[in-house]
Amino acid sequence: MAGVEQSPQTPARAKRADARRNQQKLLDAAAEVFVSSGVDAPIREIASRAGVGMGTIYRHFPTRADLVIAVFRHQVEECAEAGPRLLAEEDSPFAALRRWIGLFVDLLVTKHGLAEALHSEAEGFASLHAYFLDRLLPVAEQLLGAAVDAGEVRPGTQPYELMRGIGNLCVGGDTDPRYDPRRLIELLLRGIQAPPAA
Amino acid sequence: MAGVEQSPQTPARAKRADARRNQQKLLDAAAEVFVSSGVDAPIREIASRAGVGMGTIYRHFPTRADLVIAVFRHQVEECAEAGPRLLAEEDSPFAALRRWIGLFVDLLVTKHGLAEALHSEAEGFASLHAYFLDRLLPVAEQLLGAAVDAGEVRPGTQPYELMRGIGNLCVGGDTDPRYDPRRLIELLLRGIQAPPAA
DNA sequence: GGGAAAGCGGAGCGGCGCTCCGTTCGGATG
DNA sequence: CATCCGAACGGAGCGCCGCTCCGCTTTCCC
Repeated sequence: MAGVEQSPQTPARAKRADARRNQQKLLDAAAEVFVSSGVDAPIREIASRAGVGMGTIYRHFPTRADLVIAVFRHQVEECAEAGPRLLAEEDSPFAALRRWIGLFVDLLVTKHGLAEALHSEAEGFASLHAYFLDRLLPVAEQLLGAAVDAGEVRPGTQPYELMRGIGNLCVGGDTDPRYDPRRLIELLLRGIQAPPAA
Repeated sequence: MAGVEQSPQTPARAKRADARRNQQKLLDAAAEVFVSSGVDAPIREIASRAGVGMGTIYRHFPTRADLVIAVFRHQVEECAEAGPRLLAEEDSPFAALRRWIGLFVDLLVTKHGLAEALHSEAEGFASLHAYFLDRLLPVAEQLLGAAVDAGEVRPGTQPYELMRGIGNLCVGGDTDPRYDPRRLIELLLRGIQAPPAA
């Protein structure tokens, strides 16, 4: 989906300079607006903050999800790459899983409204969901599989369901002081742990 | 909020007959539309399905949440009343808690988009959240307290947080076949159970 | 320098929530 | 039954938003 990388000697015509500049301006503006007004801020606001027209924003990012993905791509990549590393560093697969989930939760909770957007069924957000899934589900599967193999987690636990559930729990985690998703996720992790013996 | 009951001999002027009829038509229409188009269907659609103007719908139900509350009031009441009954019927407080949560989940999942609406921060839905809380949180506190007293649940579990978390887990539970909130909630319940001994 | 193609921008359309006010109608009164 | 008045009605209208479309500008290759 919408790759941004370009190899130096591609025969394909390189993107024009102004287009590249505008794309960057849009990414910066969107990042600012997402913080101040959430990920479903009016498109017009982002466009005007970037000093471009609405046509431009839609040309670079056909759906809102494309823009959100582009803005958070770095963080998602970091999170995905942290998975295998934690598996190697930590004492046990379960400890690695727990810490990785912590990173995932930080990502969702820190970004105003990201968790909400991830689950809203509203049209264009579908591909946002898909991107997170494509990138992070394999990592979750790896970590969870290792923890199951080590006998630390009850077999039969569905990675997709777990990830989605954790994402759901993060909704509203940055607004209500009485609600801390991390505590519940810790409880959920207790729930998937295998009983000590048999 | 917005009581509908009226005592027979109230000195206050009784509501006009057509007003009462329209209110009922609106409730019926809203119930139908909520099923087919979700709880955030266009107001115009509900109004026209009921055969009334938009002014009428706003007069009877000033915010969308008021309408949603009115439509689901019966089910919420039933759920609330089931709490103490289950506590008396079931073998243990924890079993009662589990079954009651099952009822709560059914309520959220069966009604298309109710769970989503409950957590959307969008303006008028705040009072929907408040209503559910007012009515159901005390019940949850009672059940949870009993389970803690019986030594079945770890002390320190926050009723509000648990309820909200369960509500969050229900989001999307009626659309994605790979995601069944009930399984995760079962795991969460395992997580709050007290360790067998100390 | 010149011209084609890539890129730009914003007017405009349709859909929505919500308000406001001229019109209608129910029902108490004599 | 005729009268009246305030409760209730309804929908035109406003502002906001997402998204498209097309005439204009800029870039860049020769």
